[in-house]
Parts: sequence; structure tokens; C-alpha cells
Amino acid sequence: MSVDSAPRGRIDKRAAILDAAASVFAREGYAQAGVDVIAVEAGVAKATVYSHFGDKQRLLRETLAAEADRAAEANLAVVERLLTVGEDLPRALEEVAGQLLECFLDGHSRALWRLVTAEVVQFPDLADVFLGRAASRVNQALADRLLALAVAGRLRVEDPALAAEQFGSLLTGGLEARTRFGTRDLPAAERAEIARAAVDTFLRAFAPDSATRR
Amino acid sequence: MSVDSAPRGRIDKRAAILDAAASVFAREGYAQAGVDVIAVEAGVAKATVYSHFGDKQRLLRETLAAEADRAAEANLAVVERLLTVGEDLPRALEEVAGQLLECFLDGHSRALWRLVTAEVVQFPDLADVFLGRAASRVNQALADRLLALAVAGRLRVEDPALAAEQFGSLLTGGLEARTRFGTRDLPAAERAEIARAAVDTFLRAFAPDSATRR
Amino acid sequence: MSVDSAPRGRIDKRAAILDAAASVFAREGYAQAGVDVIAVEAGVAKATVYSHFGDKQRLLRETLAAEADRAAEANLAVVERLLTVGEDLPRALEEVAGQLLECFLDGHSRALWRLVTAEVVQFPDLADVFLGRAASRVNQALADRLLALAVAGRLRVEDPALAAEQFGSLLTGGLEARTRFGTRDLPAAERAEIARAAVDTFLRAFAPDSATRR
Amino acid sequence: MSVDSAPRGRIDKRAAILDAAASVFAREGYAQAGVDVIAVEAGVAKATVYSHFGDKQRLLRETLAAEADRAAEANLAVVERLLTVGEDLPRALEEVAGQLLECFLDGHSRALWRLVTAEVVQFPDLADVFLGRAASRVNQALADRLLALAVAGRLRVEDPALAAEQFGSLLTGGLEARTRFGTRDLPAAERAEIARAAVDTFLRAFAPDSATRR
DNA sequence: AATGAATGAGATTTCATTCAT
DNA sequence: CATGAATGAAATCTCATTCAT
Repeated sequence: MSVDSAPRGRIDKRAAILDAAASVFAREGYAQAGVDVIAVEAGVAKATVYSHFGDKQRLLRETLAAEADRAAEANLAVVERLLTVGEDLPRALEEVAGQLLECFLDGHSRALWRLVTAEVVQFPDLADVFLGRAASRVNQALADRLLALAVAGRLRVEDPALAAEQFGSLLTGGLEARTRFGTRDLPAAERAEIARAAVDTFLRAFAPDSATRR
Repeated sequence: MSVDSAPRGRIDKRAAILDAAASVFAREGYAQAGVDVIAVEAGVAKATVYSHFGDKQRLLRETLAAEADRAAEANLAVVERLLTVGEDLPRALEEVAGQLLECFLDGHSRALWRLVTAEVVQFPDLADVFLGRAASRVNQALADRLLALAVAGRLRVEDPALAAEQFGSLLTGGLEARTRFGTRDLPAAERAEIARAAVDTFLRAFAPDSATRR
Repeated sequence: MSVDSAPRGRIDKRAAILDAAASVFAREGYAQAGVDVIAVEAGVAKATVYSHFGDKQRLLRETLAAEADRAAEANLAVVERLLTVGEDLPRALEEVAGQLLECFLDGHSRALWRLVTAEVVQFPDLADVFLGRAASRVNQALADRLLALAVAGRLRVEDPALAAEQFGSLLTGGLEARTRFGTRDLPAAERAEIARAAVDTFLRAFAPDSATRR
Repeated sequence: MSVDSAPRGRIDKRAAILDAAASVFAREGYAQAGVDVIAVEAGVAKATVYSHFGDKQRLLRETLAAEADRAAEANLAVVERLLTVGEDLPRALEEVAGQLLECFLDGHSRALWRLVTAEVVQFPDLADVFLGRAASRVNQALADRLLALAVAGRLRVEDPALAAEQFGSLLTGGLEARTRFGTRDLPAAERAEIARAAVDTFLRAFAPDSATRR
């Protein structure tokens, strides 16, 4: 048992630390978060955190990288649903919009966004971590889908990257105000309405003239 | 002169502290910022900061309130330009869009946004400070203008508040990515292009059918 | 009115400050007490305290002097009752003992004692203030009475000062333990019992052989 | 050697801190004492003091507990001498009285008493620490001895606890005045005289009638 | 590899005291 | 004379980090 539990133990500890760090950074912010607290929450000694990650700053970076990957995975899975769009394009877009909304509103994603926003002045490379691992991949994937739909004649899109960006903006631009910066939950009905409104405006702008307006 | 320099002195110091606090909080974030540094930058003793504001938290709140007021003033002034729109609606909207963009990209505004985002978990009422003093006022003002344009037959807007929100979203939704969370300046040309793209899509969605597409 | 209210005002303020200081020093101890708090409690500005007393240390000294005088007055009034002793010497002593006990247990006296005890290391002259103004005067007065009683053949006292000291010791020596250092009140019955026991032992030691033991 | 020097090291530091704290609190009082100074005097870093004791208040409590134990030990050892009393009871009592006097006058004991007196208002449980660990144990031990002497017919004591209290009172009641609250040393001759006077009066009150008065 | 202990540097906050009005 | 405002110095406590075991 102890034969292979030792190496596994190390890996487990690393993961436990990253999980704890994500949770504590999310709760308290970078500067406020104590390495002590992270260690306790991870069930290891403080020095163990240091032996794994060197210092607090690197722990932040690795935590954010992991969280960014996780968020990207979820978002990409949603966007992929646009690979097969049935007859009802508005409905398909709305479904994707609704699911993307859920991704954004998830606690981990919000915390990730908050941390990058907060700490980017001190550690500018965090912007690259986040954008490179998550945001731009998702945007690119969405742009790909929009281009495909344009080629199929179902959208009138000239610049797919811009359209993807605008789709995202319409969907998420009002969230900070509506959630009071994340301190208030959105009822499912309001979420659905947001998705509908975003898709509605998006289609008014980008549907081919022949498309029926709802 | 010295007759009224005493009360003036107190007011001046208060203002100097608020200015210094805004600048230091912007540079270092709330937790990282030292009251020491703020005091030095304001040219007063540390204890003076405490005698004016009680504690660091209240200093943050009052600083943000002041910054929110300042930002709101600037934004509202821009939106007011839509009171008189000439023949060329797209051009008018683009001008306003460009100026709003400048407002958002201004260092003070970005810092305000960053601070609220970062600290809202610890001090949830900051969301109200920001939204109440700035965001919702500006959105309401913009909604008022859009409604007026709709009444004048120049836009086809059913829900002016939603349209205003979407106008803002289209304009600013992509900024974090494009400025790498504020670590990169946007060249004037790119700013203009963003404003143009936002207005373009907005008008594709909300211009009356009769309007000429550019 | 304002003609003589000004000097009176000054005197009133001085007294108010001394009262407030006595109360605050009693409550919080010297080091812990804030001059601010004293000023507020006295209804004057902090600077006024300084203009009257120079610094915190002098304020302590003057406060203690005033309290010592007050305590001495009360104690001396009690001791004076021994000027006329009726037939029942034990009863007379017991009455005086009981009243002295009340003096010692009074909040002001306890605080005075506590302050002198606490601060004598830092300000050794406080011992002289207290002893000179209160303790030794009271002891001397008591010694005078005991001497008179000895001359009258009602006590067998060789060294009246020593006897007075021992009388006081028997009366108050157990108080700290019984009141848990002043954190617990003594019921009247227990106070009476203490007085009785002290007088009892005192008389067993100092009553002439002919006196009847109770 | 180095094998067990690690745990020893921790214990040593704890003890060093307690020693330093006792000395600094004694010198400067609780509020005035700086944790800084204690740390330097103990030869450790300030943070080490906090990691051992949590905060200044707990450091005070543990310091006083340790000092109370130490004082109790010394006092109890003295009282135990009364287990075997030779022919000359007055002499035996006087010896014990003299040694108890030395215990009380010892710097540590005086400081302990001073601290409890001074801080009991802020931290009322200190009274229990002191009384429970020291005063009442010593008084009980003395009462036990007096009872034994009474049973042996050498004293006429009805309430041994009261008699013990009064013995202590006679011995120490005048000390504050005589030492000017501890700011003045008592010459050996005066100490002896105090012990003699206390025992003298005690025996006048409690010796059996048959006993010879000196 | 993991930890308990220790620490240096620094954070916020308080307070006795002074000064201009 | 009384005061509101300002301040320098210090106090308590925290925390990221290192080191010996």
C-alpha cells in the first residue's frame, strides 16, 4: 500500500493545495488570503505548500492556470454544441447562450475573473494566463461556429471573430450590474430572459434579411 | 486670507487624502495599499488619515464614492450630447460611443471598476456604491436618450433600458480582452474601430427598416 | 452673570476634569485610560485638560491627592467617634470597625488603593501622596484614640501606633481574598462578622485582664 | 545531544519568555509593558512570543499563574516548618513569621500582588488565578498547622481558618505603609521586629491562659 | 518529502501632546 | 481661555518565508 501511495500522496497533496488555494483565493482575494489558511484547508503543513510552489505568487499563477483550464473546458463543451444546429437557429443559439451564461455565473469562473481583474496590476502576466488559456480559445471556437453558420447561409457575418466577441458581450455585458458584481444570484427566469434578449439582438443584427424576425 | 484658511485647510486635507487614496488603491489594490503610503502621498501624517476617515475600510468606501461620482459626471456629460442629434444618427452615436470609450479607458475609471470587482466579496455594499452612483445613472440617461430617438422615429427600440444596456455591452464587452485587462493601451485607431463596430451592430439591430445601412 | 461665571467656569471645569479623571482612572487604570475619554467625560476639550494639568502624569497626581483627601476625611470622621466611648467598649469598637470597613470597600477608596499600588513603581512619590494625606493621618488619629483609652485604663496598649496598625490589619487584611480583589461585594452580614472578628481578636490581645471576654 | 535539543529548545523558549514577561510586567506594569521588550529580554523574536501565547493578555495570565505557583511553593515550604514545633512555640512562630515576611517582600511576590491588584478590574479572573493557586492554599496550610497546635493544647483557636487569616493580616497588614508600597527596603532588624510584634499580639489573643506571656 | 518552529519586516491603529485660531 | 486639528512615536499583532529535523 505504502509502496505506491507515496508518489500518489505527493500528487494528491499538490492537487489538494491547488483546490484549497482556489477556494481561499476566491473567498478572500490574493493579498488577504493566508498561506496558512490554504495549508490548513489542504490538510498539509505550510512548508509543504512552499516546497511545492516556491512562493505565494507562483501558487496564485498555477491556481489560476488550473482554473482557467477548467473554465475553458466547460465553455468549449458548450460552444461545440453549435457543430450541429437543427432547423431552429434562434433556439439553438439561445440554448448555447443560456449554458454559457451558467458557465460565467458559476462561482469558480467568477472568482477567476475577479482575481485576474484584481491582481493584473501587480502581476500583468495573469492577463495572458487567463486570456490565452480560456477567453481567446472560447472566442475562437465560437468564431469558428459562426463562420460555419455564415458559410451555410444562416448568418450574415463578415468578421466572425468580431461577431463572436459581440455575441459574448451582449450575453455577459450586463451581468455585473444585474448580479450586483456577483453578490446576488440570478433567478433562472432572469437568466433565460437575458439569453433570449442577447440572441434576439444578435440575430436582428446578423440574421440574413430573409430570416424571420420573432 | 488666513481668516478662512483654517476651515479650508481641513477641507483641503480631506480632498488630498481622497486623491492620494484613489491613486494608491488604484496602483496597489486595497489590501496591498499601505495607509502609510497614502498619508505620505497626501502630504499629511498617518494619524490625520485616521482622524478623517476612521479606518481603512471607510477610507476605501469614501474614495470609491468620490470616484464613482466623478466617473458618473464625465459619462453623463457625454450622454447628454445625444440631446441634440443632427441628421447623421450613426455619426452622432459613434461620437458618443468613442467618448464613452475614452471614459471607460481612463485610468480612474478602470481602477474604480477593478477595486469594486476585487473587493466586493469582502465588502458587498461597494457594489451598491458603484452601481447606484455611477452605472445605473448613466444607463438610465442613455435609455432616456434612446427612448427620445425612438419616439422621434429614428430608432426602433421597445425596451430602452435593455437597449441602453446592450449598447454599452457592445461598446465595452471586449475591452478586457483587447486591453489585456488594462495592461495595454488601445491606439486611437483601434478605439475608433471599436466604437464604429459597436454602433454598426447596434444600428443593424435597432435602426428602423427604412434606415439606410452603411 | 458672565462677569463672575468665567472664573467660576474655570473652577468648575477643573473640578469636572478631576472627577472625570478619578472615574476613568478607576475604571481603566492609568496607562489604559485615555486623556480623550477623560476630556469627553468632563465635557471639555482635550486641550483644556492639558491647559489645566500640564500632562497626564500630573493629572494622575492631582487626582490621587484629591481622592486621598476625600478618603481621609471620611475615615477621620469615623475614627473621631471614639472620642466618646460609652460603657460598652467592644460595641463601640465594632461600630467604628464596621464603618471603617465601609470606607475601605467604597469604590473610590478601592480605586485609589489600586492606582497607588499599580503605579508606584513608575511614580514612586505616589506612595507619599497616599500615605501622607490619608493612611498615616488615619492611623495617627486611631493611635490617639487608643492611647486615650489606655490612659483611661480601658485598654492595655504599650505602643499605640503599633496597636492602631494592628487594628487596621485585623480589619482589612483579609479583604482582598474575601472580595476577590474587589470583584465581589461583601454582604452586610459578612462585613459585620469581619468587624466582630477583628475587634474580638484585638480585645483578646489588648483588653486589660480584668475585662470580660465575650 | 542534538537529538533531543529540538523539543528542549521549544520548552526553553517558552520558559525564557515567561521569565522575561514576569520581569518586564513587574517593572513596567501590564499596559505599559511592550511585547517587544519582553521578546528582546527573552532572546526570541516578537512573533515567537505570539506563537507561544496568542496574545498579550494570555501571556499575562500564564505569567501570573507561573508566578503564583512559584510563590505558593515558597510559602508552603515555610509553613510546613510548623509540622514540628519544639518547646518554644513563640520562637517557632516567629521564625515562620520572619520567613513568610521574606517571601512577601521578595520582588517576585510583590510584583505578582501588584499586577493582580492593578489588572483585576480589566481581567477579573486574575483574582481567581492568584487566590486559587497561592493565597488560599497557603492560608489553608497555615490553618491546618494552627489546628494541630490547638489540638495539642498549645493554642486556643476555635476557627483555624480565621486565625490563619488574622495571623497573616497581623504580619503583612502594615507592609504597604512601612515599605512605602514597596519602594523602600525593610532593614532586617525592622523585619524581625514586625514578626515579633505580630506573633506577640497573635499569642496574646490565642495562647491558652496558662501560657506564659513574655 | 514533510513538518513544526522561528523570525524579520511590516500592517493597522492609538494616543499623549502641541499649535493656530 | 478653550478648542479642533494635526502629528510623531509607539503598540499590538500578522504573515510570507526559511531552516533543522
